[in-house]
Amino acid sequence: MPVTIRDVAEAAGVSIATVSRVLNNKDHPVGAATRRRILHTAESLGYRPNVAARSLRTERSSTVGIIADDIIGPFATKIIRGIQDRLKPRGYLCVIISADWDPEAEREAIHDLVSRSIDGIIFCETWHKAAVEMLDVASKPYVFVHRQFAVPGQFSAIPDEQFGAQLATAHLIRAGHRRIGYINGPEHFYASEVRLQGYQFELAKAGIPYDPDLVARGDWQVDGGYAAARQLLHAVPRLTALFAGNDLMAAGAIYALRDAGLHVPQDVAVVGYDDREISRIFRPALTTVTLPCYEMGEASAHMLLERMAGGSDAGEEVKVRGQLIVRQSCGAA
Amino acid sequence: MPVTIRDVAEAAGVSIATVSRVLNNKDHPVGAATRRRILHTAESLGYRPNVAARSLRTERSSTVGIIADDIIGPFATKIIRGIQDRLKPRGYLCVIISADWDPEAEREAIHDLVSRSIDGIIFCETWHKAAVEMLDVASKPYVFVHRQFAVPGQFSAIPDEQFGAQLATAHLIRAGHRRIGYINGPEHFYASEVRLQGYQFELAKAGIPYDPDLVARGDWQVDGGYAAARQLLHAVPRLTALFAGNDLMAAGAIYALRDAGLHVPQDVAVVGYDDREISRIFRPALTTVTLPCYEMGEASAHMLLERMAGGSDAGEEVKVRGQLIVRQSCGAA
DNA sequence: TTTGACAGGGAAAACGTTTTCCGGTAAAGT
DNA sequence: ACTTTACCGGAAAACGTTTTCCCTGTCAAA
Repeated sequence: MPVTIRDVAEAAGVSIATVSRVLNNKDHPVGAATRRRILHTAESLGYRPNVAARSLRTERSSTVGIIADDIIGPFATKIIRGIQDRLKPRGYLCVIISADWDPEAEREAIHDLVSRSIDGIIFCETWHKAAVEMLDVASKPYVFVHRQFAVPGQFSAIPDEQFGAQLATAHLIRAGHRRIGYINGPEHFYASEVRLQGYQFELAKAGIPYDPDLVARGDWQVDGGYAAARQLLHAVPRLTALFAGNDLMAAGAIYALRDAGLHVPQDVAVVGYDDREISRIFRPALTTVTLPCYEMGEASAHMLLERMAGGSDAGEEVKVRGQLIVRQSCGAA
Repeated sequence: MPVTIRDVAEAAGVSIATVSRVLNNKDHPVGAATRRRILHTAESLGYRPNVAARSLRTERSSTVGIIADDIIGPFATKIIRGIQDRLKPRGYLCVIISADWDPEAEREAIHDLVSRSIDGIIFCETWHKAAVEMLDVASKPYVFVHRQFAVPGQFSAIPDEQFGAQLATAHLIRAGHRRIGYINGPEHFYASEVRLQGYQFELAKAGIPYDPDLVARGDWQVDGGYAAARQLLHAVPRLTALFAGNDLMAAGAIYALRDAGLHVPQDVAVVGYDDREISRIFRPALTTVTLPCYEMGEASAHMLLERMAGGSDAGEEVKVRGQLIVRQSCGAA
């Protein structure tokens, strides 16, 4: 029922080889007249190449796989959207698989993708050594996004966490604050430590001595932010600003401040991180630093395209910068 | 490099035809001994059938397409996750395309999918007549999810909006409220009207006369909820409860109540709809009705599986029921 | 004994491409 | 006037499956 390359060839009075050459514009020369004729008949017949047949022959499918642990979740979809928007104009479609933090599922996913002769894989916020090794043997290109590696050599697009933390801290300093608390994320999170470094860096730059009493740990959640803010308030009652490691903890912190009879931003300025949806809805609307998910997705797609085109094998770590979104909670709007 | 069916055949000392028959367990009889032998060698060789080759021959690919207008957005990902979880155990992978409310992009997406010989398509929260007609001619099965049709005959999984609204309203009535405001969504939204019907239905059931002054329109957003609540407060100052058409408007309504010096839930009880993330984070945490996205995804996947298996052609509209999540804003926790 | 019927298996076609050869023709170089 | 070269195009192989058609026994029914 669908129109094949043979139909086009017959209608144009040429061989299928010529049609194929024209449609994929190979370097093999084809007369201008026949080329036009073929292009025209292909168009008018509505010819669409059968991707399965093409894949069978060429080992490539114009399809890339995205493996994420869970496509639900605040960041994954935005990342994926960035990937798609970058890949689609190049003719690639994406098959997306959730692996649920299960290494075995991830291996299975890779198998499924390879058996579909996909052209590359993007690991979205996930990584398992054994799984990736399979790809090396299958010699399929792959890149990571929103995943930090201790050793260089991997292709990975990650946010510039330190820069973001500097943005937030600098903004508070610029507004005149000097006793600025920081609510960190849990230990062993890359984002936790690097955001702390950004905070410290900017403090030092402004000549404000670092006070460990002004740093507390949360759990990325609202309740953790609440508890951390209470702790900070207890240790340094006169703090005037709070930088929370993410928006959820910022919300929790504001609840804690409120329960302590303090007003935000009049008494204490608060800045969050991530620019989650809540930061727009919240009252006061949260000043925050964006986690550039979409852009990271784009960056990773770009890297994959280069690798698929046979670019350099030297892994590179692309850091994407977010920006400060000034709303109400910092008192500077 | 990858192991083919031919390798398995040679290793097992049979023809490729027999291998294929065993691996796809066709009804063509094969001796128990050879069957075991083939199974074993295929396993030990790590044979994975080449999906492209199979598709070329069989016109099917164990892949389904999902077309959504935007995978970012509060509901789409959950729906997709439900679809995937239902489809994966059956061996299907999903390629997901964003069409951005552009009919032309949707047509293009369908082309791309069909040329990849996908086995079926799920339209996620979208529908364009011209696009779908293409599928009829390609005779590919398709279903819809979270999309309401005025005429029957389409396969579609949708939420039971009336039931959900009844749940919310009944809960407020049960708590003793009689002057219950309703903040509706914009006109011409199926969800708006049907949720209103559920509200009215439950009122009537309790013998509470319907008062149009207790119904206002919002725009699904926080600000619209705020304005609508102000309007209701003005018209019926003594209302004791508010049912908002979604969580965002519920949040806006609470802001309005607060600005009017009222406490939630002590003075006015509030119930939302959708169970967005904000409803957990908000203070007071929002009592709300879940929009059963994941389950709708599952239901649509189930329908697609049936259609792909050649089930009945009589379209059916599956209504999936959400549930009431009681938190703090209704005062009944 | 003959005749099916059926179990068990193989050879080969077919799916729709891409790509490697190869064969012409015409223009250009000796 | 001959080779060389470039240009244009076709025939056919190959990719890895599935599936149709066929063959050979074996066994039970007639």
